[in-house]
Amino acid sequence: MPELPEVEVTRRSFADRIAGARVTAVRLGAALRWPLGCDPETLAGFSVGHAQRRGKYLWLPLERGADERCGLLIHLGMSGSLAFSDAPPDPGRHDHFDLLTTRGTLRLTDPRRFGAVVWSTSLDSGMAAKLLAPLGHEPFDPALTARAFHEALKGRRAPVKAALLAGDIVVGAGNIYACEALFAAGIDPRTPCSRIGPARAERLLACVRATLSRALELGGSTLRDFRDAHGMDGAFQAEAQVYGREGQRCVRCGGAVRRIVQGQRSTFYCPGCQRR
DNA sequence: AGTTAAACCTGGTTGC
DNA sequence: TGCAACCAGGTTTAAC
Repeated sequence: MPELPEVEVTRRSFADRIAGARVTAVRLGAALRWPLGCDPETLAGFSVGHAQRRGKYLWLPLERGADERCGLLIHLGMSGSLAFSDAPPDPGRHDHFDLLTTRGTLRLTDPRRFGAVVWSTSLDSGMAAKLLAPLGHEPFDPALTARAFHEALKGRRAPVKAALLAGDIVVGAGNIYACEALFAAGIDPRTPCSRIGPARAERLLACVRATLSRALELGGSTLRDFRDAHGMDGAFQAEAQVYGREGQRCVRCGGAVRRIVQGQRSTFYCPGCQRR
């Protein structure tokens, strides 16, 4: 579920409220993708800082006293969502992590358990550093110029959609937004990266950005189970031009939207509007 | 090196 | 109705 917009919407929905809270306890449910990496009891007494986002990860800084710092790196996986509330109900079978604080409980619900909460001493060290190391630019980072984007694509033979999903050039676009951005850019998802010239690279980057910001405005996409930490649905899915629309009319040319499989993931595109 | 497949899980939908 | 097969927003790891 959660691509960059959903993760960012989630972050915004609780960051201000949890900042300054003190951790009172941690409850662990079933195992997630990785173990927490510390004794949960040791987190009590830390105060929570302002949640940050890097790619599809959230970073919750923790601090005790002047110089004792660490934090939790959170990933929502495929089906995860966070809720921050005063008195959450008893944990259900998919509630795998609770951070109890003086301002409320941050709860990770994740049926498929591809998500994770990982303790790390800082963003630049330990497990967090290891997980974040392969990530490419933030999509809205001005340092990611059209030229830099083109240079990164140039040397690759992989299909352009695979390169977007890989996230080692630019992070944030998952399966939905990669499909949508490629449609907006008029580029066939199977096109080898090396065949994309400077002009199309520039257009694609602009479309990735436009797609992600539009999704952010709409509060993300809710396909099955995404909610922000207030329990709000996203609305982007109603605007999807190709994702999930196999066999339906292309909104631009009226032709049929097609579904193919690339790297074990569904790709939706319009053969009429998207060219190699 | 670079691409592809398998793996981690559960649940919903589809089709026989 | 039951059950098998397939599908799902992500990412790492192992295998060609």
